[in-house]
Amino acid sequence: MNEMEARPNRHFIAEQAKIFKALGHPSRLLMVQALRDGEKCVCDLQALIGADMSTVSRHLAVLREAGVVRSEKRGTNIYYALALSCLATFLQCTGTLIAERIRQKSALLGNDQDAT
Amino acid sequence: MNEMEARPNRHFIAEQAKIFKALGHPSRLLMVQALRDGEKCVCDLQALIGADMSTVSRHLAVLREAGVVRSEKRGTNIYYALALSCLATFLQCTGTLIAERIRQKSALLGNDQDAT
DNA sequence: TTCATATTTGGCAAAATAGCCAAACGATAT
DNA sequence: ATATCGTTTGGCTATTTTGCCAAATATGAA
Repeated sequence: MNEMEARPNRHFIAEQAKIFKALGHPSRLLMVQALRDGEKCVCDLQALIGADMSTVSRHLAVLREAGVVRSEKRGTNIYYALALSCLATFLQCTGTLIAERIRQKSALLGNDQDAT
Repeated sequence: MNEMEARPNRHFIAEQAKIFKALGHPSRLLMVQALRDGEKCVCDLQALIGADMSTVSRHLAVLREAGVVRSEKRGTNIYYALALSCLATFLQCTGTLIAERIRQKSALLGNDQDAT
């Protein structure tokens, strides 16, 4: 059994790519980053993103269908929460790496901060 | 210093999203998976993907510009290698998760394997 | 019931992406 | 010099994604 981790089949790879694709949009990634602090309702996330509510809802649908977040209706609102525990570690890692890259690039350009 | 990990700025988030976006395509993800075993030339990767050489080259450019892989010309060929060490762990984690999901879904449908 | 509030969905236009062919490029060999 | 090999780039079309508005839906309040 589970040959799929050694030599991933088409369905498996597609499913995994879907996760990455879902995270590969600034607005969606920002929402996911925010969800590390705990669940939020769509309205919270809209405030964070600043786009139309319908746009935010569509982004959330992408994340949900990829299995990155899960949603739960409670009271008047729908709350979204992270459903991919290992993501936090990876975000941390890429974050550090990118910070490093940005720092190097700034150094090359002669500025002392790029954190604008 | 490094406020960006707590409250990521636009540039930072865009850069991070670029990594995910790069990984968010089946062909690119497949190549990255293959690169876990060590560097490969474009021709190897083309054989893996089966698309036009130009297509493979463009996919590799996306990965390279996102900083997921790095390339090095050696002899006649150009070799691509992983440049994002922490990726392997995350792939492992999502892989396990997806395998789990696929298994559950298959169970629901009554089939005993979906690993086709 | 009607009204308001929170979220999703339909539909469309603009923008981005994917993939192929052909052409260009750079290095090595002849 | 020409030829060849491995790779990238130009240019094009087809497909997908994005984001807004408006409309639908669901749920709680009055």
